[in-house]
Amino acid sequence: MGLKKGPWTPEEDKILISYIQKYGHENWRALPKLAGLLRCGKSCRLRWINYLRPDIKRGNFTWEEEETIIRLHEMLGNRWSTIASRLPGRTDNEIKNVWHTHLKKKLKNYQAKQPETKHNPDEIISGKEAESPKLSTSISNLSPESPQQSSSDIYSSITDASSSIAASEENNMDFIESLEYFPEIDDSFWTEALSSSQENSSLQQPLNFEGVIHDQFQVQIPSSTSFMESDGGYGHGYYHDQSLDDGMGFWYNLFIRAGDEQQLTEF
DNA sequence: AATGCATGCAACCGCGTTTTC
DNA sequence: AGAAAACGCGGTTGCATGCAT
Repeated sequence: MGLKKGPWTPEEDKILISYIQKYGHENWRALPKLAGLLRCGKSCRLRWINYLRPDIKRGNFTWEEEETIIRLHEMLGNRWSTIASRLPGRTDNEIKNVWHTHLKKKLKNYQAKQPETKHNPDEIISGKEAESPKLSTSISNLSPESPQQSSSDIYSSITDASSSIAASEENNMDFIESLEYFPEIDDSFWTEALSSSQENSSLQQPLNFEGVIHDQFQVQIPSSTSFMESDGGYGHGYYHDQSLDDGMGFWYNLFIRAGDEQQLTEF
């Protein structure tokens, strides 16, 4: 009753920022009254989370971020907040918008052009390997720094690959829902950082890796988790090579490119 | 230059979940 | 244990801007 709606003014933003900086935001419902804003708590929360937070990342999505969204959407579907939690500085709302206005459209266009690449849903359900390449595998074969490919070419290739699994997404989701995704993992699964001169000198720079290695790690992902792909490729600030399943889970070698170390830490 | 349409994005709404009393 | 309040998520809307005609 009597509360303001619509776009926020700079004055309102100022009031909200200065109040949260002073007192925090323990109770969103009470906040607008205490801060002197004619807004509902929900509106204040949304404005802060999606726009005013100091750690919000502005600007266009990077190649890696778009790749991550596509990969995670392949696995998780429309779980925007879960996807956002793996993209530091990006909000669920922003990711949702990018998906609907940008990435989804690309998939649709490609589907219209190449209907023969669609999966047979029966094969998906029965767990058979599809004929067309899996999205993440196709992405993994692309290099962002490849001199032959412009970033837009690479982008098209990603989205082209994405479309090959789009038709089966619903069926995949049924399967995915039945698994325990992102289980609680003890942080001890990270190994010590391995320098190339240490005991694991057998870790050599993979053929497809471009740039200078900043660090190498070995990581074990429980078998029940389909978070990473089993073949090599670029991820969010890292390159991973082929994995081995020792029965307890898949072992990956992660190679962090110099300059990408901060990105991986955040991820 | 004017108009209509398409696009992108901020914000709203409804509903399910979690927390508090 | 149950009801009410608060929170958080995902779908949707509406407006501003850009682009095509």
